[in-house]
Amino acid sequence: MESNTPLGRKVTVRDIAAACGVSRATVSLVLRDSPLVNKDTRARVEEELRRQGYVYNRAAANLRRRTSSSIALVINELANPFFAEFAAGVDDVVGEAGMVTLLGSSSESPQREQAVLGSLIEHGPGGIILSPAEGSDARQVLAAVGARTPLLVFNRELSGEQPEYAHWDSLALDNQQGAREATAHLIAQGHRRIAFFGGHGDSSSCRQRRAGYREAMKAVGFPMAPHWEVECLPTRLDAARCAEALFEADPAPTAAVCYNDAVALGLMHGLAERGLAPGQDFALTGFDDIAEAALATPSLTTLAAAPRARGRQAAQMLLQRLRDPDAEARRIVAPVKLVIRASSCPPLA
Amino acid sequence: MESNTPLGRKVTVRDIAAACGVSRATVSLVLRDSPLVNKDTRARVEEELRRQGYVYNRAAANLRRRTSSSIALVINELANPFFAEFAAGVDDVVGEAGMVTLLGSSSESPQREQAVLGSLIEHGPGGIILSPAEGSDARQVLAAVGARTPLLVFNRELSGEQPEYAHWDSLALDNQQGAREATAHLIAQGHRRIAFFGGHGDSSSCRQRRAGYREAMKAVGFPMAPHWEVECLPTRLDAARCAEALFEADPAPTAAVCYNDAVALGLMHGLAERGLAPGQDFALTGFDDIAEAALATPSLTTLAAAPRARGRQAAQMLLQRLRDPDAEARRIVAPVKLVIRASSCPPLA
DNA sequence: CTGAAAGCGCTTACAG
DNA sequence: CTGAAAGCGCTTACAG
Repeated sequence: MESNTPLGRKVTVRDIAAACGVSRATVSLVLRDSPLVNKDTRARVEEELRRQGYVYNRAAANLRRRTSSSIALVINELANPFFAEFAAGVDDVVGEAGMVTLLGSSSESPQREQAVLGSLIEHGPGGIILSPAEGSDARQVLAAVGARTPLLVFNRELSGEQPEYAHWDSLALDNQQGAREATAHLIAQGHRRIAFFGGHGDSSSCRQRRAGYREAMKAVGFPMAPHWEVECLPTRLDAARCAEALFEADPAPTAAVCYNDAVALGLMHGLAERGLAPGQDFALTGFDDIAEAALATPSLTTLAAAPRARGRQAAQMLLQRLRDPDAEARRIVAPVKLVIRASSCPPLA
Repeated sequence: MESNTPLGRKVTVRDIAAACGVSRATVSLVLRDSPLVNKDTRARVEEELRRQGYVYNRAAANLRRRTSSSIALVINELANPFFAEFAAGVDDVVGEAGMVTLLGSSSESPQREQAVLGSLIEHGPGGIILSPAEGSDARQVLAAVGARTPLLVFNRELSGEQPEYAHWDSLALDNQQGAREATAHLIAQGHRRIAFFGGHGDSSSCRQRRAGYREAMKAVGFPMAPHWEVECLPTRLDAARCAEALFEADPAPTAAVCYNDAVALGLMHGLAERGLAPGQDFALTGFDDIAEAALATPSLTTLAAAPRARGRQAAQMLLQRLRDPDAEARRIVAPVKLVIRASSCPPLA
């Protein structure tokens, strides 16, 4: 690893070729593990590569070969553990494929998302995985990334999506099925007055989860009261603040399907402040199965979205697309799994 | 944005130059906002760039200019919210500087870290931010990245670090000061028998926090019992399991400084299982100020490391280094801030 | 203010 | 099996 080369200049194939008395082409063939090159020549070149501390310049190779060795990953909110896990899963698979992840974060702003996509696309990623900011628009995204680079949309739909974007793959969670199962579970535990708590009607995931909730309630013919659908920001703090809205009118619900775990944990907090013991006096379910769902008191029945596995899956889908650009678009809706932890929703007394 | 170009070929400066009847050099000058070019010519070229949907090829430009427009970020555990926040902070600043983040995750494995560094370095990042895997070795890292690319070490020390790595910048948290303040706070609340709970002696952050704890105890002359220093994995689950170790011998502590918030939350769980009400029967402090510290019951007094701010700071330090490669290395130890939430450590009755 | 030429570090046919 | 030549898409002196 020691280098005789002055720090000012990078070692290139030319240096190696000169030192070995071969052509640059030969060095290139060695680098690319070509079987064409003589065993002894290869050994000599490899020794010299090591000796001079040669570092392959993949950008130059990509330019010449017109290939890419990167995948762009644009996340709406990287600080959110769900998306952080997702990103980790993507990066696992991208790394295994010998490629590198170009990271971008939009902070839930479609404007930032535009800027980030514009910047990343100039680096020539082979494909893009986009977890859209809320309100992100399909036309804007197309304008930013062009039609040449395969794109996979994760988790949310883009607004205004038209048939001309049908070539984009997508991977989403089956929000509706999940919320349906959670609601059915609470019903099976004996609840009739069940609320849907948290989230925002603007978001497609919230709309889908609500639809699943309503579907399950309708399936058994239970009525729903308007004040049982409470909107709040998808944060603990706001959920805690909004808890009382559930009890403002009669009849009050005895259970709630929550938009996600953060909201459910916040609701627990809000219930406790009203003197209600979550789990005992009021049953609830979450969505996501974040780490603390299992460790909260009471532990939380929730829907596992397996974000790391989804990240791996998204990356695999995109790599598949790079191999076969003309295959029909795949729109996968991954099922979520109900994780029953009795303490947050025991049988109704 | 509509493109007349067949999908098979990318639009290049050559296409734009031909369409406008100017040379490629002129197009290049327009792209780089040079004041040299005539106003009308510029307008014509810009219109044509838009018309053909030109996308700048930054890799080609970087090759020619021998510059870089990326920063590599290698994280030991991206799924950990602390590091996810850190990564988000890094990416904010990198993006603001018009650069792009190359992401890598080592999953706490020095071997994976080596592989990831080796892969990222081939993409020619301008600099590297490394949050080392536990046990990562300075010589190995140097072998993987070479001496040419500036590196900033975050959060942990590399093992076997020698004077020859003194050119690496570093940003760490003042673990010792933080633990000292937490311990002093518990002492001020009236505790004398204070434990240090959780973490692993292999990790430098754990050793530093323990040192701060001991220092504070010694400063007031309080004795420490060996069974008050309990090791466990830095996870809730293991912390809950290890809680009883605190009570195996007499005298039992009345409070604990915990290695981090996850461990503190786990300890709360373990205390509750033993019939002790955390906060009332046993005081404790955390470290990190993760989101649920404020919302746990009882809410947790802890030390705020502000990971997002640290990410921004790390990126700024590295960008500064790129501007001034020969400046002396900076080794910054960022203070952490005690966030007092009385409910986890009220005055001792 | 604009153009012709050379070159960043690599790879790919094509000869030999 | 190896080498000479051309070229990926851009930028930079250097002329004019």
